[in-house]
Amino acid sequence: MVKQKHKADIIAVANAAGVSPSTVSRSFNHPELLRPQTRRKIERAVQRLGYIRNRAAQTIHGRRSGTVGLIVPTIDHAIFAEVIQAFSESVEEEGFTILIASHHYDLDREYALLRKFLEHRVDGIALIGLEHAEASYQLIEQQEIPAIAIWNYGEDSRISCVGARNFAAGRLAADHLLGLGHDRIALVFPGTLGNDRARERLQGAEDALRRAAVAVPGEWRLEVPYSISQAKEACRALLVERPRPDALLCGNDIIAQGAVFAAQSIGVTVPDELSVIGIGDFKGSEEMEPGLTTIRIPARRIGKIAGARIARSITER
Amino acid sequence: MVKQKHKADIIAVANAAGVSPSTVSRSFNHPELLRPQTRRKIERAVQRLGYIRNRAAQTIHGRRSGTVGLIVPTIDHAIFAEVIQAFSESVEEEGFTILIASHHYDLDREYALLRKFLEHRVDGIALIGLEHAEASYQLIEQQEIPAIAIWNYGEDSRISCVGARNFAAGRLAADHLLGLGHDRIALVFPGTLGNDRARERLQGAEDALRRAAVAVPGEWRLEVPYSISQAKEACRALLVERPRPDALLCGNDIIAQGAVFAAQSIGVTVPDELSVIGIGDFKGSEEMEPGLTTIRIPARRIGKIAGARIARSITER
DNA sequence: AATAGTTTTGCAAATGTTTTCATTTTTCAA
DNA sequence: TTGAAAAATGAAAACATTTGCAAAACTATT
Repeated sequence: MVKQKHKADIIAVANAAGVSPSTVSRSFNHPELLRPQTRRKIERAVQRLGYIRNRAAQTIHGRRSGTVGLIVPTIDHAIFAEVIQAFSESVEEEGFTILIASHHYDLDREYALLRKFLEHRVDGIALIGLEHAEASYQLIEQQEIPAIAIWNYGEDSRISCVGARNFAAGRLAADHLLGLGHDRIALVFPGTLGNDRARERLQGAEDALRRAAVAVPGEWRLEVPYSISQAKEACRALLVERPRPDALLCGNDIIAQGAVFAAQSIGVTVPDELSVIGIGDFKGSEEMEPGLTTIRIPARRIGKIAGARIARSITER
Repeated sequence: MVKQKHKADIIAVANAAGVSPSTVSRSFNHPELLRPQTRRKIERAVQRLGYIRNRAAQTIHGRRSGTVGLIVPTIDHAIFAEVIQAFSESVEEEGFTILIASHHYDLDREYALLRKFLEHRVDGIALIGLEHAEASYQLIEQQEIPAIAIWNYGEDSRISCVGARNFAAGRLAADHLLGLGHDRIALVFPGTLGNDRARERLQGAEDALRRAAVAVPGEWRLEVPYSISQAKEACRALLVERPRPDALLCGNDIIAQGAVFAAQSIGVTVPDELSVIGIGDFKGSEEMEPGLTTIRIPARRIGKIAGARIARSITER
């Protein structure tokens, strides 16, 4: 492996090995067509020159690029991190590399990223949730590129999806609190703009409360971002007021964790004086003290299945 | 934007617009050379055909691919998630897209991923830490590709790096505990194979303890993975034994969080009966109840600087 | 040793761009 | 209106591969 004068293309290898470029190409793509002797010669030349194949040149030939684009709202919440990891593992297993980008809950930005990925000729696209710009949907359909939506399940989705029924999750959480006899329930949710997961959970919860004829006053509806510290702050402010709720229904576990910490910090014991329930279960919810009650959403499993499915729809088409 | 019969290359656009392919190419790369009239004609044709540029074809021409490869041990620890997010944001700002992959602390796998990224002709490479296979270093040097190591700072690093002095962080943590008067200190660290960050922290801590002539018995050295639950389990087992340590020095915040929960779960109060210190500060350490003492490592800032630096070394070379 | 049948290999065209250089068109002053 | 200079456009080569087809090199059979 020598430092070459900036080349080492397939032709250089061919010359070094005393064969034609086509033969070198074949040695990578259809090695069984060469005789072992030739293959070895080429292998040695590749070693010697430190040659590295150029996927761009292959891609141009209509070959697959071997990449899958993953567009997420953000990477740095424990919850997405887990899906992303599982997804990328299962996609890598099939030999694909992943391109990743985050749009910060801005669906126009998501569209721009989608275009960018298409320029890179990704073989497939994965998005989070089912709410996307109309333009994004059209682009996917027009380009006929395999796509999958992760995290939210919807009967009538325009693209293949694997995830949870968030409406049901929200209802489940509310029903749990109602079952415990609570009727002074506060809702702590993130903003629902560009976030159908949160919106459906909230709607599910509200639906259940309405059926049970439990009203939630406006000042008990908190909107906080996915941040432990901000959730903690907001909940603390809520809990020092009188009257105070006897249960907090949180849009996800990050928020719920903040809520528990808020209660602890002002001496309100959980779960004796206050029930807290989250949705989403990111790694660690259950190990908390006190353990966090949550509607479990199997992030790893979703990511893994989604990865396998997109890989399949690429290789099979 | 019509559903085309699967093509729409620059030539189709050229025909539709009644100009030559070169002109279309120029309209993307040097629009100021065209007269507005022509530019508009082309724009309309692009719209009509739903044309999307093919970066593979550009890349082949020695143009940059516009991608940066990021290889991390794992995505799903809160701590890496934060660096990754910051890094990708600052790299995207410069117009690059990131390719990401994880190697699970296996440096041979890291090497394989590095090769794969080079096949994709990434314009730059980012790795975590300074411990890499010799082959990886050689490959980077031989290919003369811009590279950056994130998370660990070393005077004598073979590639550019931005991060913390982990040895110093370990020493700081130990000194803090010693300063509080502790001398029955347990060390709870992850395995150090393929993880120079953890190893240096451990060495730093041991160095400080040695200087202070504080010995750590073998059964007070725990090796646990980066997992809240497993850390909690291991610490609980440690804390129910007699004699028990009066301080836990943890290799990172995930582990420290597990340690705090372990103490809480068996009624040992922190910090009265037991001090716990972590290293790393992932989002949320300080909001815990009780707040976690930690040696702060500014993940976001490191990621951001690293991203800016790699982008610069690509565009400037 | 010649022939037929296989297996290997090479040639050349194709892929979708960019870019250099040459040509055409436009602009503007005389 | 013409001509020179400037601006805009086009033709063709280049980039690093893959692949269909044809040629060459082996094997096996007689």
